[in-house]
Amino acid sequence: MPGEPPRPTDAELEILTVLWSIGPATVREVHDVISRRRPAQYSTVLKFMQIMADKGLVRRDERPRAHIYQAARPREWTQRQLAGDLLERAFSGSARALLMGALAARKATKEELAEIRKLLDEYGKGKK
Amino acid sequence: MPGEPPRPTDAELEILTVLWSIGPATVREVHDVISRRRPAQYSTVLKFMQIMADKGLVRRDERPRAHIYQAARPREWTQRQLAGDLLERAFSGSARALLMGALAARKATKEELAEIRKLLDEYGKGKK
DNA sequence: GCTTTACTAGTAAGATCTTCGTATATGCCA
DNA sequence: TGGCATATACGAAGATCTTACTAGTAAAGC
Repeated sequence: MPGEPPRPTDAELEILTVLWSIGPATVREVHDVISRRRPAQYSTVLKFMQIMADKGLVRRDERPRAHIYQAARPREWTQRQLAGDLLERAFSGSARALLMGALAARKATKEELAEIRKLLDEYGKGKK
Repeated sequence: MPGEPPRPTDAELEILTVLWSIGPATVREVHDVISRRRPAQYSTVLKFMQIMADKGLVRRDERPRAHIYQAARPREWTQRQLAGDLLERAFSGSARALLMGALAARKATKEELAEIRKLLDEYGKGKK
């Protein structure tokens, strides 16, 4: 029985974002992406991915040449966990306050604001 | 020279939320609030608050009888840090995706959706 | 087949986080 | 002023996180 994977740590989340972006991949491929933006040993990335497999954050296909890893949960699922977690712990459940913090941290363009409005329209439609 | 306080850990954030809510307080008062919702030793809370003072997350007034602690930064400032941090690390900077995650995790009422819309109006006004 | 190359697994050190027991200082009051 | 109640400080153990080295193994190439 698998159960829910735990909240990923910072380093684990970085690896998950790579897997979501390039799809199922070997440690080598993940390492290539990460080492392009910061120094990181291959064996460090490998170790993380092994731990993540133990935790159930990634699934691995044990191929003869090199194992293939993929995120155990889709991006949206994990994003929902993370957003929900922070929402409760730091914003007393107020989505408005969370959005305000996000917009204050990173100025949004007019286009993005329009997209958010559209999201609200879609979301409200289901429950009127 | 103080510099920016680091991102609070889970336990530290819990204490900050108490301080934001009740204002400057002694360890005793913070512990009372926390122990009402979960078991926690007084000395554990004390230790956290000492560490937080070292980190610059809280400021303390060393009164003779009992020290008075207060959050070093206002709630909004820290919320902005946390939202911005998660936004970059897990949502590639997309406030829309972050909001979507939050709404998926915790259903919002019609009233809250209206509030969010109002926030967008206010926010957009400044930059049109 | 043998050597080189590339991958996994195991081990471990150091940092940080969480938790708590205990020692020590100090104000308060009888 | 001596003792009690309450505070802070100190020390430390155990869990988790981050990082990296190295040994062993298996595939690929010559």
